[in-house]
Amino acid sequence: MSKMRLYNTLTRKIEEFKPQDPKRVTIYTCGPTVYSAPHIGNFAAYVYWDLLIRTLKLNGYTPYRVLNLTDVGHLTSDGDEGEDKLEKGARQSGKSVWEVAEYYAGLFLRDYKALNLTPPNVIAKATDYIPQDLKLVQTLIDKGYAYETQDGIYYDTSKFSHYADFARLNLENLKAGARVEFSSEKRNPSDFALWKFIRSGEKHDMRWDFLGRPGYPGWHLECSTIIHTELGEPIDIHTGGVDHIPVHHTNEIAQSEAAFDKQLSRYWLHCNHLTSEGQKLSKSLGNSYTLSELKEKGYSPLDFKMWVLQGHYRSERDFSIEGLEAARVRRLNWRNRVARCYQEEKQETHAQAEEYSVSVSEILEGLNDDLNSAKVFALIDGAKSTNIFFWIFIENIFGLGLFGGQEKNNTLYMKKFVKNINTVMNTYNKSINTFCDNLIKNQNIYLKNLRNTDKLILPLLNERSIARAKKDFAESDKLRDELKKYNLTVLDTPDGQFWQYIN
RNA sequence: GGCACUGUGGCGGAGUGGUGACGCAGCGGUCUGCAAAACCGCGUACACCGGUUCAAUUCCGGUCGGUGCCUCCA
Repeated sequence: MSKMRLYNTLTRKIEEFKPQDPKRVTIYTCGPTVYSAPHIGNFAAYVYWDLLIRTLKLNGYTPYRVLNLTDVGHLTSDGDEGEDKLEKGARQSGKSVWEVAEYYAGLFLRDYKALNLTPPNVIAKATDYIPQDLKLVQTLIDKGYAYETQDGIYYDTSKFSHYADFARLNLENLKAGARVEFSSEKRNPSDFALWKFIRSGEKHDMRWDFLGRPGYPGWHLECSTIIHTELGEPIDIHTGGVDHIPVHHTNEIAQSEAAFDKQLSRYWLHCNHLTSEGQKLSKSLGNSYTLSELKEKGYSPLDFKMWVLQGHYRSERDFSIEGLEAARVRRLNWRNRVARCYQEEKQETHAQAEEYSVSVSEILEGLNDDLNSAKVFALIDGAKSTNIFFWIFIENIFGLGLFGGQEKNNTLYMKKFVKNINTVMNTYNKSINTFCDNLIKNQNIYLKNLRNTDKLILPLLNERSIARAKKDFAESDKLRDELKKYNLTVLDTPDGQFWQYIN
């Protein structure tokens, strides 16, 4: 059996993945800051990490994964200046900061579900870990890694000798090349805030007392705290976007390793960013779509997922509607192959494939090669003989909604999610491990929609074959047109009629 | 300016020291009441210039272009 290989940012090499425990693999994913509607760039990352989780499962591991939601302390600048994003969002929308966080967390989870992404085992909100944050800050103060300034508690990066290692930073050049003046109270330009004090008169609704003053946590703190609380160091895999390497993850390592004297994570995976129509995805440029916006243009979230998985997580991808259209058609073709496969097996017009022209081990090998879904997609396209179990297997690995129906269920989730974030998160966490395990056992779930479609149009197809036997083609065509309302059409082949999706 | 990454056909996108992955789009054919599907066939792709090599798209050096981070973001 082939072994999983992953590119580890720590060593800048593709390494064989060897978890600490032979079964259980601990994973932490840096989640979104819930202050605005998440866009396709954010979700590309979660699609990639979902592929990681599913590949781990395929290799027989039991992933235990924590995803955080940043609902406090993420400033509009990583340089410890600017406003707290959440507070800014609240001010602009006229809602309370808690409402803003809840609303956007709901949007995030709704879209997360729409993409058929495996639920994390724990979704951790930053504000639920404040006591642990304070304990960590105190530990760093006690160990001499932190100092107080007028506006907060800062981490002294010069005290942590490996500070520059992870990102291979050249601190001198960083200093020389910096375009922004750094705070005069900081001892080193790379020092960062662990805790920010709220000045009297400053508006910051989220506040907790520390050292007798109101304040709030610095952005980097939550990840160290949550990992320590929920997983314990070292974790097996830490994931995030490439933008986090030089600042956020570097700081996380500095905090955790200084406080707990253990390596934070053994493997670090970073995905590259998307550009959109040749330019950086950004709200200000207006080229960043949300999944809802794509839906308005006629694209399912799963078409977007197809697009994402056609490429590799470490390469730069340029998103365009034209490219999305190609992915949509490819996914439609796969859905129709599944539908055809199902109908042929049911009608026994096609002997069930004894063996796939593509073996499961080839697919596993492709995924184990640093999550090369693009390579696996080519194998799937090239698989000439398939049966329905092959497709259940494929659906299990990628969650592309090839068996239909999934999106309908999602609207239910949507309503629930937006209602109340806390209830929602509880419901969500309960559904762990029910998502994509034991597929063969649960094949009815997969085949249900195909069966329903079949049942729905069977009378019409029967009528049509009578009409065709009488060479009444006007009637035959009329019946075919009637199927349009179900998004279906019918093919006439030497083996008889087969229905398929129009889009 | 500093650092890092990257450059494959109309559009995407894998991969490799030596026979043009794959998808979308396009063209031709078989089949066919129509349509579609299916199958068969069709493209002289690896930014440029050097070097190494019997052989480079693949390795090395340089040039040019693109992108990212350093400044909100996965």
